[in-house]
Amino acid sequence: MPRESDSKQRMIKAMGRLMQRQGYYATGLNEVVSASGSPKGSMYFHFPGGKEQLAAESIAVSGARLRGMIESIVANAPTAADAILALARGMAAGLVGSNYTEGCPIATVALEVSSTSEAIRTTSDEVFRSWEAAIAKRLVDLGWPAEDARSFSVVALAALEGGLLLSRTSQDVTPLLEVGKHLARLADATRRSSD
Amino acid sequence: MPRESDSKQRMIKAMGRLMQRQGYYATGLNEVVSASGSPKGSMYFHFPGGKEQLAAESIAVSGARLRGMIESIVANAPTAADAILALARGMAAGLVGSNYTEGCPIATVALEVSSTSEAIRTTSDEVFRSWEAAIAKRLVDLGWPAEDARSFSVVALAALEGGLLLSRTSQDVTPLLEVGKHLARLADATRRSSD
Amino acid sequence: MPRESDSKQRMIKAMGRLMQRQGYYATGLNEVVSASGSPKGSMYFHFPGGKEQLAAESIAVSGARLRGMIESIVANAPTAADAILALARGMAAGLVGSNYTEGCPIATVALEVSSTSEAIRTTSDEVFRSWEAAIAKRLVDLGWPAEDARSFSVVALAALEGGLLLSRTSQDVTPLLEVGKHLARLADATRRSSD
Amino acid sequence: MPRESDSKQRMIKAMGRLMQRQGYYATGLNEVVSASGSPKGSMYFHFPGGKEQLAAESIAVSGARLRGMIESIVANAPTAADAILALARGMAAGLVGSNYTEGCPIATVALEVSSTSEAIRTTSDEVFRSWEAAIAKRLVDLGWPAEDARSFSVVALAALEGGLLLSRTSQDVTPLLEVGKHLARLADATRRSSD
DNA sequence: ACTCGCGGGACATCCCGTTTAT
DNA sequence: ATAAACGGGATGTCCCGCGAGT
Repeated sequence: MPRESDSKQRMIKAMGRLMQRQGYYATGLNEVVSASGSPKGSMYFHFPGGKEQLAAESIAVSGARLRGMIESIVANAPTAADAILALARGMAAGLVGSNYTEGCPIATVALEVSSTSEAIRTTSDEVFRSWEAAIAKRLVDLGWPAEDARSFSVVALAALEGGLLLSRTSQDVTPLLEVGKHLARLADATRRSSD
Repeated sequence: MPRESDSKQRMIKAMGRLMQRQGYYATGLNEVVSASGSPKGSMYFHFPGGKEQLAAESIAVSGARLRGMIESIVANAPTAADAILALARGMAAGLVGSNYTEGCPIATVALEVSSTSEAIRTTSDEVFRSWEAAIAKRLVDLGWPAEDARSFSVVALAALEGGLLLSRTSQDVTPLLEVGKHLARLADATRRSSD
Repeated sequence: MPRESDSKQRMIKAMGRLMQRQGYYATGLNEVVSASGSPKGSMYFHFPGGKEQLAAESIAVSGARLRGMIESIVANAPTAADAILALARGMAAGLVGSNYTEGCPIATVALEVSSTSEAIRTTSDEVFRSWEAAIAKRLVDLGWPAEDARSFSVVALAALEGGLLLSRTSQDVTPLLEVGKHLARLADATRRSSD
Repeated sequence: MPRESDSKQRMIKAMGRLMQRQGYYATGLNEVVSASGSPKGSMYFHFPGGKEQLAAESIAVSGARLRGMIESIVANAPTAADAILALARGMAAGLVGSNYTEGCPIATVALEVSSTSEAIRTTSDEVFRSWEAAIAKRLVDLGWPAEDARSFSVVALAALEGGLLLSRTSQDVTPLLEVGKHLARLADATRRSSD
């Protein structure tokens, strides 16, 4: 009984996966339970805050996982332009690989409950900022001034998220790729101007 | 009283307004009915396709309304950079004016049902493309080559949508404004390079 | 406008057909309207009594049609036993011909609304009695005493209806055929005893 | 209070009682819930298959109860003819005792959903066969050849079911009693011929 | 640490009947 | 006679959250 079971982690994973595809409201707790294989009775033992808490924790976990991926992608890019391009290509690959069912794991939920759940809104915000920070840090490492890096990473994240939205809706990665291309050019221009 | 009423239009309007704030699943049909003041019994008469059809028509109407706003904003801007800035500022104004409850009327729903409802996904796609086209047309009028205009307008729309997402989640218009600023610079750079 | 249209008749026919397969409650008025191709607006013009009236008239029409069929079948049978056998075989043929979807056009509805609608119950009762009378009349014509004929025809109708129920439920005409066989033997026995 | 309650059984009982009087479609789940006093929330827990599953289980339970009654009635009859007469009289008593509102607990539903629900159709079929078997077994015990017993019991059940239908529709037990009388004579005739 | 069952409310669907006007 | 629209109620489904018990 005192054995730390992994059902809690499995529920978080399942919730995250389902929310990425369907969002918050379309994902039922029963669905999560059966997808995770965890006992339903444990739900409110592990998450006394109910669905909202489970969603918030899932978002935090998904966010951390993605931040890791972002860090490793940008770390392997020699320039800012390459980093952005690699990011856009990675997202595009994820999109087509899932047949356009898996976009950003956070965006849908963030928009859905933005005005409803402070807990989820706050968590989503922190995740977005952590992604920005990961990009900005690499730019600084590449020699960008801190303020330029911060400002550009916000725009880059926004454009990539928007590209994901447009590509998912049109079932065509062109928008995302186009975003990568222009963002790379913008990075070059920005870099030059700050020299 | 029967014969030629405007209750259908009122339902579409109410659905659109509610979806902009809450998305698709959080918006109940009862809510739509009571918000519109229309009789519930007529719902199934006007929209035999149910909630999905109502949502699709609402998206088309909201999309057309916004396209009009976009057109008038860009028409009054003397340069591409000004146009983008005006767009970003307009969106930011709408966001703070609604206390961060009203972002893009389409994005949330598009993400929620992207994999579930072809009808809504297709309609959303058409709306997004019409917005792109409105921006691109103005760029062409300003002397841009058609291909540059098309490509840039996709990126601009993506970045603005992403900025809206980030700003709404952080309850702070900074991201959106930052997007406007960088996009304006990118517009100038693009314009110069195509001269 | 004064033209006697046939939409009323078409509605009655459609209602009868649908009730034979699905019963009263599973048959929606919209279904009847679309199946009959008649204008929906005429429904309450032709049947001010609503669904109940339409059902009652449909039952009367179906009942009359079937009484005609019963009369012609028994008229062609040389003996009571032959008549019963022919009836059972005819019903069995109808059952398999419709893939066990069309049994007695009256029985389901009679059972469903027996305690709810006096109008339909009464109409159904009259139909059943007319079928009994059709059989009894032929028996009298074949020389049976009136009382024997009446009594036997009640039993015959009951057994055939029950056979229809059992055959439809088991999707196998055996019960109905067995009923025919035993009823024929009973007819012979009855006849002999009354000689 | 959770753990091991009898609310499932109460729902089954209530559903069975209501279907006997009104059939399947006229019986609402709310009605069942309020009649049984069981919590509505448990409905979906006990019967994940919904109304259809509840109906099928109710039919099985009603069918088993009636089979018991049939067995005890025929067990107390010294001859086949007596058994059939007792059965007919018992059914007639039930009919008048309920003011012609309670006929066969299965027949109405079997006819209503015969073409719609395989689960219910199959269950009904099994119930009817179990009743036949109960009668046939007694006949065999009384010395009838197996095949004669089987064949006659099918006809007896059919005739009794049909008699129930006719008596309920006419609100007069005469048809049912007449069926009993003739069936008893048929039993005697059959018995004699197989000696 | 986990489970079964309770509890009731909300959802989208779709029904039947009516009204007003052509 | 037909049509468009109203009107609201009832259906079955299914949801999320919580007890009492093991």
